[in-house]
Amino acid sequence: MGLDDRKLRVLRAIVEDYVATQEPVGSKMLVERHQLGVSPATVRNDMAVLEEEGYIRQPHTSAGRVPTDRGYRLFVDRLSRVKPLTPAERRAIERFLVGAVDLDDVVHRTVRLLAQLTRQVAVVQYPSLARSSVRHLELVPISTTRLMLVMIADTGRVEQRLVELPGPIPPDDVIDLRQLVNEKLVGTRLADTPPLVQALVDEVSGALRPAMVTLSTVLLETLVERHEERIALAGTANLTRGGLLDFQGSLRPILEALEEEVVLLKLIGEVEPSAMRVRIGDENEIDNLRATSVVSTGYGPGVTILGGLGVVGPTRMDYPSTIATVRAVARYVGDLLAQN
Amino acid sequence: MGLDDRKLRVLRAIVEDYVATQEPVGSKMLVERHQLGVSPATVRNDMAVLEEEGYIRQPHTSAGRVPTDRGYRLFVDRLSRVKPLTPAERRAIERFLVGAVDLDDVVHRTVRLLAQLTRQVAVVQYPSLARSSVRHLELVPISTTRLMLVMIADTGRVEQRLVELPGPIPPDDVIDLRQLVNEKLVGTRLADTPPLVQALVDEVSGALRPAMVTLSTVLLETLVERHEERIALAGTANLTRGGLLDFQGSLRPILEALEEEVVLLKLIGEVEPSAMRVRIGDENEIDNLRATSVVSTGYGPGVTILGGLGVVGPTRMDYPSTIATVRAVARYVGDLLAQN
DNA sequence: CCTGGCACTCGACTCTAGCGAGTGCCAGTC
DNA sequence: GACTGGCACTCGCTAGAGTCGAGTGCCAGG
Repeated sequence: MGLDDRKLRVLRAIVEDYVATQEPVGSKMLVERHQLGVSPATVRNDMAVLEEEGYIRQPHTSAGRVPTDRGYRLFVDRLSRVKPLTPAERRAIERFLVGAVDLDDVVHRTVRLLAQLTRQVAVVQYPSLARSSVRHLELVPISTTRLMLVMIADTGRVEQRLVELPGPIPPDDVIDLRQLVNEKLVGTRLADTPPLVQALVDEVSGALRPAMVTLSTVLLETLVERHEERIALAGTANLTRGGLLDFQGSLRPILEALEEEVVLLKLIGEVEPSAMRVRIGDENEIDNLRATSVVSTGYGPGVTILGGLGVVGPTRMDYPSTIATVRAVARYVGDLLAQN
Repeated sequence: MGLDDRKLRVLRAIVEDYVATQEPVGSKMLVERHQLGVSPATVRNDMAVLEEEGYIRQPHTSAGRVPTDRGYRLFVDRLSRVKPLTPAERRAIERFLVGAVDLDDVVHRTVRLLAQLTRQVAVVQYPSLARSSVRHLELVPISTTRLMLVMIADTGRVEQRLVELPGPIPPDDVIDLRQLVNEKLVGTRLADTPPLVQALVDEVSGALRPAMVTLSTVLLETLVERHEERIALAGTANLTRGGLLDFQGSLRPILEALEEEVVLLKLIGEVEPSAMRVRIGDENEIDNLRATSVVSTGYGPGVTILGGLGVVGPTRMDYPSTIATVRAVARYVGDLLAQN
């Protein structure tokens, strides 16, 4: 039951018109606005087939057609070409990202930029710790029994954590500890540190040992388990455009989902190397987001992937330009981070 | 034109009922649900006066009355008593905040807790840098011409920033630099650092000077001007409760305002020492928030104030318990930070 | 296989009428 | 003078009826 060429053209026209007008599109409008070279009646027949196949549907008898999730999927996969960015957009990206002074700044600017360009909700993951390497570890004495551990990663991320020592520790020992952990850990990828940390503990004996034991558990906790990923979000106000027609009237579940870091990570974090990922409506595993589409990708210098970024919007979105924008922004950010 | 005691009781009853039911309240309901000891007709006369004075209004002729911003104001100032928290709520606060491992964690937990307890949008400012003191400055060489500057404040905040040096610098010089800046700056409040930084530059001569000049500008920028304040936000999904009746139907302007850090700081940051601040509807300087009320206060150990926190909700909110919750959370957080 | 024609459907909109909560006013009572 | 009961009135809300029109499905003919 193949769809011939014209039927595909019809589907494409329906998607494009619906995205543009936000209203169900009928056969007459369709032949008027696109050069299909056939009569409305013919188009109607095609539409009947498309509907039977599940690509479009009627909101109610005798109204125009609206694409289904499946219809969008086909559109994205086979009927659309990624729209090149306008020079103005390219310039906007460059201007926006130039002048970022540190990682926080880069991430914040990126997420705002993405929200602004796509006019949707933007999500950016900080460079994943697991994929970073240790650049430096610093131990700052807070009191005789407390240290502040600061880890600086090569991606620019800085994580800190308070260490409660089992007993008082002289300043010289702190210096020794610092040197020890730096010697062993600097340069290694965070994902690879656990065995090294273990080895460190085994290696140390004497007065330093108890402190090292506590330090090592904190190291493992901070660097590997907890909190490992961070996320920035922007553009939630964009959910209100389209006046509640999208999202079947309730922003509630979407806002709820967007507040859960875990959910966002699932959304953005599962990166297949440098591929664009488009999840349309029901394809989303997260129930609260079944009414939305998510366009995401990984970013990083060259082919390595440091983290993910993307946007969340109505299924009725302009996929070609959204995809183009997400891709372009990801590239720029990757390049930017490569400079560090 | 004084309001006698009964009129005030009527106003209070109107506010309480309207907050509870979300519907305009009429004279009959009022005498039924509150022991006013008079007839509906009398209450009607009182309501007429209250309306004339601008404390309540009718959405349309022949519907119940609704409090105006002015009415809420009177209610908050003179007619309500702060509701003590339930033991369950106290326990929730303790349980939620115990186990926070660092400042980020404390702030995130606090903001979520506040959103959950008040069922509104919560905003928490990180401890203000201007009110913190320098605990330690660290310089980590990234390359021969680049340093990472890490500043640890006594409030637990950690700020980092990349420093692009004018020329290559030997490792020993980095150590000297580090020692110099730490000697001069550790222990001083950030607000007081600028003259000291200036003095530092003047003091140094020779090979170290150019590096110190760059470093000093970065120090000033990072610590004083830029980025100075950070903010956490949670509970935006709560805006959707009350099904669009609040906020005259559009969340748009509110979501927009909440994304602007500057706006949030204005909201939360202007703390008068340890006082609760309640801004109702039109009293808000920020246009986009004219349809909301903001309850905020400062927090910090003892009487010192490190930052602000608060909630944003519909003018039609339960002021007594919201105020109680915000105050309680602020106290707990203050105590918690005192332990560092 | 495509097309023009035609009957049909059904949501959107308008209009009307009835209901009822709630009011303002007034005359009467304590 | 303050309060009350009674009463006419207002006006938003809802339901039902009627109309309009975009859009469809189907069919017969090219």
